[in-house]
Amino acid sequence: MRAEDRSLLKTMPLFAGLPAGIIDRLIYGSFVQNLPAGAVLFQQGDQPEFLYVLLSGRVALTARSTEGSEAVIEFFRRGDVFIAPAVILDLPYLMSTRILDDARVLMIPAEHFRDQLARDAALNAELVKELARHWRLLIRQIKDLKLRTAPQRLAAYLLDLSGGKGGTIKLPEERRMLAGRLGMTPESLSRAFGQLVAEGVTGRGSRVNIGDPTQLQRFCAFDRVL
Amino acid sequence: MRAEDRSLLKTMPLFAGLPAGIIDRLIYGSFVQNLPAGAVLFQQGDQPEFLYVLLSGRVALTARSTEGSEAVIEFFRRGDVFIAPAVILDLPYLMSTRILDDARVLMIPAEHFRDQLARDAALNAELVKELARHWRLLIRQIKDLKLRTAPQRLAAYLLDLSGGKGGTIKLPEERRMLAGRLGMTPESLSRAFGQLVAEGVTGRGSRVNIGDPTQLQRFCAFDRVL
DNA sequence: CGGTTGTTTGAGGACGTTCAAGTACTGTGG
DNA sequence: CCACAGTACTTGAACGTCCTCAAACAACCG
Repeated sequence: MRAEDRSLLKTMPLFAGLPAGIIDRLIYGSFVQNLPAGAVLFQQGDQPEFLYVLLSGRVALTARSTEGSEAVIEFFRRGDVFIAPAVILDLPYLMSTRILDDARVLMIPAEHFRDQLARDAALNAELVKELARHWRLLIRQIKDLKLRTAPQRLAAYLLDLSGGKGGTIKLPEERRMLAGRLGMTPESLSRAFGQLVAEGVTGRGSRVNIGDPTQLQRFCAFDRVL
Repeated sequence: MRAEDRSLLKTMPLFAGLPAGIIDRLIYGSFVQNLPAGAVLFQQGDQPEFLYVLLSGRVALTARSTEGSEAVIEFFRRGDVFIAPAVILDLPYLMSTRILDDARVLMIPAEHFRDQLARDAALNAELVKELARHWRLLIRQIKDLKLRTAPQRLAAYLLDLSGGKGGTIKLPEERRMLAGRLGMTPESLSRAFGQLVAEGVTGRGSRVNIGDPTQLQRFCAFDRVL
């Protein structure tokens, strides 16, 4: 594990509030694995053996139906911890991972993590907050799926990326994957982009420009809350 | 607060593992409120002032789009704690509540709850598990919305209610509300029931009979994991 | 028993998917 | 640097699912 990795850990929301000693104890017995794009870390249904921290690269959590279509539930970036709930409860993963860009992953043995959790109050307190934050992201996604049309979901996603500002942003994901995350097919995503031209959204490839954020916000429909 | 309320608290997943003293301290300063069906506990966007425990009755968490259509995110029953994440983080509610059946609600002041959380390690540990369990329910709902058709979602919901067994079950919610929860209109729910007749589902009103659970399971498509 | 509300049914339409073809990227080897 | 393959993305047409609107029906309650 590199020095930069340790300093990354210290900046992560989950660990930032913890004394260095706890982090050391937590990652005792852990190791770093390098994974190529396309690799699969685990499959839905597997019993959790590790808690994962993404040190670099990109990862998607996906679910597959028996018919074979694949839905993307979430993306993770450098500095994200993922699938803590399965590890905490020692219950099978509900999703599979897919490495999108070559990644370095810190693997913390599940059993060890649960031990530390049982021992350390501060870690628990931070984890509560982490889970609560995450909970809100999932609620937002459910609201999105139930209340918005495909173009509105795209608009909301773009505004999220841009932080509500206008200007040019870079899509972090391939459009194919983005479509899955937004609950539509790549074709529908393409048409959704087409519709957003009327709302001042332009751009090719992974570069997208938001002309008028206020107009786009109005287009999404929804209270400020989101 | 009645004696039966206290014994209810002791049986709740969140509190079952905690010593009685902690529960007493936690509910210090809390009070019980009686609410009629149709009442609204809070609106999305409100700053959280209380953590709620449902002592009796039924409640729905809903979200409204600016156009006025209402989506149901979750139902809660006797013994459920709801919207902990907003209280934990002291961030505005993402949803509104709707009382479905006359309810008695234990209201724990948000500030007090956060204080206890900061003080008590055991409470934190239980809350982590509670949030993790809940997290999995939300993931299941997202998978449902992204991978299943309306009739499949209904079938999965019915199987959930019946615990995977056949036989007659009673729908706990009005069909109108159930439709919202499943992400469809009441009309579509009605037609979905119609389609499930071919899969051995019959019944009128709130009573539904599952003829062949195995067939229904096959109809839902999905791995065992759900 | 009428009024109110919730559920069902039908017809038409919008949104999104599927399937198929065409076009633009990206990276590799000449 | 260009030609080329391979992949991703876009576009078009036809279809299916689900929604909307409207009306009929059923259940509940005073």
